[in-house]
Amino acid sequence: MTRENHNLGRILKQQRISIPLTLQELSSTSGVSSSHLGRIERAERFPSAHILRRIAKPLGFDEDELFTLAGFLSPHSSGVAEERSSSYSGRHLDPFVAKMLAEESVEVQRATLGILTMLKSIARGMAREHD
Amino acid sequence: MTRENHNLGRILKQQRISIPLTLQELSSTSGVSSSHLGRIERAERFPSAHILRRIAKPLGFDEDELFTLAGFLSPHSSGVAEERSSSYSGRHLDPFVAKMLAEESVEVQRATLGILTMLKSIARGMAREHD
DNA sequence: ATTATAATTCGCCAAATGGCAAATGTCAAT
DNA sequence: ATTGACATTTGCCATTTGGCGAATTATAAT
Repeated sequence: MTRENHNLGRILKQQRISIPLTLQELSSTSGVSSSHLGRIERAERFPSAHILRRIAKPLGFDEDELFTLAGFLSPHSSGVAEERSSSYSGRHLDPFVAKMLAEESVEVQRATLGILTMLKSIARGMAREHD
Repeated sequence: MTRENHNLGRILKQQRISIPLTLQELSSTSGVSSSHLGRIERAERFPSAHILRRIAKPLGFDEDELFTLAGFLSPHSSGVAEERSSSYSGRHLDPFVAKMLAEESVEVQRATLGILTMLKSIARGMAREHD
């Protein structure tokens, strides 16, 4: 979008200037073309998540911080604030299962999970037919 | 990018199926066209941050969780069932798989592993018949 | 002032995103 | 088999993104 959060550019430029960096320097440390960076700063372009990610550290931002500023992430609990491992607390992964599964490629791990999901869905269907 | 994290589609589809939702339903609750959703699932398109954000809640993901899966955010703090401390023979357990499996009872976890072992043994047998 | 040099902006283009509508696939009920 | 109701996939197109190189605009240094 050409303009939607027209502050982001300002913020980015502020940060860059205050470091201080030139567009070209930021370009070479981030791998994003300086022309594109310029356009982002003056809000002619809106950075994609990829771009945002690449410029975060060079500018001294946390990734999620920038994402929040960009409106990609809701102003959520970024960073430190929270640690309760959300939703489910009681459950844990059996260490033996974890160890065995970890020997497989991620592909196989995922496929395995997929099979489990399938079986569950089938089971749900069967349960439904019963009543 | 047409394909870069070619697992994301799988994950999204798994999650959608397991809810269960159709593409159209997800489309109407997320406001993303079903055709686009379909292409994302089969990795013909890669979702932008905006899209990802809109489908996160309908699919029961935390926003940052999905962003991490998509590779937009580096696997930061919020890691669920992981521990880089232990063993880990070069291989590691995919965080998403770990998370999903951890929701099951240990019995189911073990049974799942059992099924995988069976399948591997069957596959080995088939491979042998070939020579 | 006049160059030289670095920094920013502009013009143009290739590639990717995402929507809409039509085509195709799937499946149950007649 | 045929129909009808959904679900998914495909074709097509408008819009955006982002890079490259040229033009322009600072910034110095003589």
